[in-house]
Amino acid sequence: MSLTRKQEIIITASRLFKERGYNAISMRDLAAEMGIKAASLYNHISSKQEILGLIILKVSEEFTQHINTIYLDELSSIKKLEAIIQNHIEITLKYTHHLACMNNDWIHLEDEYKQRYLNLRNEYESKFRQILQQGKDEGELKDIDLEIVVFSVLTTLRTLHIWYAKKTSIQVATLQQDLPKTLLYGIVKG
Amino acid sequence: MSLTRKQEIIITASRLFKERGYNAISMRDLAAEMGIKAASLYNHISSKQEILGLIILKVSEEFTQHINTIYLDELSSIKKLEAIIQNHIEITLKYTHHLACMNNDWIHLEDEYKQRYLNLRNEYESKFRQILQQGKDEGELKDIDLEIVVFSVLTTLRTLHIWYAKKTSIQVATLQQDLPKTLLYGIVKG
DNA sequence: AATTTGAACTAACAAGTGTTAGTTTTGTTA
DNA sequence: TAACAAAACTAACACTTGTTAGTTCAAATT
Repeated sequence: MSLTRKQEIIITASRLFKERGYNAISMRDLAAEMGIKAASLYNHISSKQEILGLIILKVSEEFTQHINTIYLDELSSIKKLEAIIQNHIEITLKYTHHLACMNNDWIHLEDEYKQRYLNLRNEYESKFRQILQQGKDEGELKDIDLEIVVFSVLTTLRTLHIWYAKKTSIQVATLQQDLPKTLLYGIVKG
Repeated sequence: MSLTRKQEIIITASRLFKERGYNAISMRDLAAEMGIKAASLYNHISSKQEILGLIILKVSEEFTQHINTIYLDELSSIKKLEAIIQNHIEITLKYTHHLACMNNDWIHLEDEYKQRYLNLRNEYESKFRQILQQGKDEGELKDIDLEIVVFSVLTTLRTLHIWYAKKTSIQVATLQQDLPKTLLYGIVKG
């Protein structure tokens, strides 16, 4: 099962978009990186915008699908949170470039693409918030302002790709062990 | 003490860059927003790049200067961390647009501007890392992988401006109280 | 009153943008 | 071998980009 030309374009684009940003990459840049001319790209994709849309919606959908499953599971809120963190790490390893694109360039999505992305993101945040609320209701989580926790945890998870880019020192196993600790139990002793 | 025209340009630009990104804003867009023509901007600034450089270096320098002071203070590492978090909140309130620019568009800095920014950022991270190390040495902080803590705390602090943009529900006082709690002591009870 | 200055203007530039139309090459299948 | 489809090509389009040169005009200074 080899990649279609369209998939190759998307993979190359996601790398370039990550490195220099959507607006800074021209169709000629992208084509040159693939060893062809800009016009040839249009045999495979319909517009530059479509490339960005496919990159971002791909991972967005995967995230939302995963949290929807977790949400319905019969688990303690803490176990759910651990599973969510684990999933972020996995997707970051698998789709580093896609993820960087999503975080940096979602703002450049237009019309329907942007709407679909925002809907998925809202759905994700909403489920995440509900899981935290469950944890507070069941007495597992501290009584901290919900929005602050949503913000601080999700922000860290969303930008994991930055860490991954310079994974010189850290091992993946260390991350899987220490990131949940850090986010859930804090860094201060006692 | 009214603003110079140059300062007005920088303020307007920082807002537009934040909303749509550096590359998506043309000199004509910026000029139109100020009610003048693009060419007129060049009576006050020397290039588009200079605008971005001034925006980003302004806050970068302020951050680095602050941590350098804290670093030398005779405080426990926890007190230092609390002061750093506090400073991030303050700068976020004061320079929301500048901060968003820095986070989203530093990649578009060129040559010397980029080098100066990266130097400041490295200096900041280095001091932050040393403060954490001090905390571990003195037994105040848990034995968690240092790089993971650096990453997760700094990421959250750097993107505070996102939260601030939609500060519908959260009060600043709540943030000042609950963000240090979340980052330092975690969200799980017991 | 004469001069200087600050800050706007018009007009134009060279280069780069995404995209389309029509054509040629390449490799696979009938 | 002939026919076909996939995927490249050239050439061009209309438009936008950052920036420069030279000019105008009102306000401040001499």
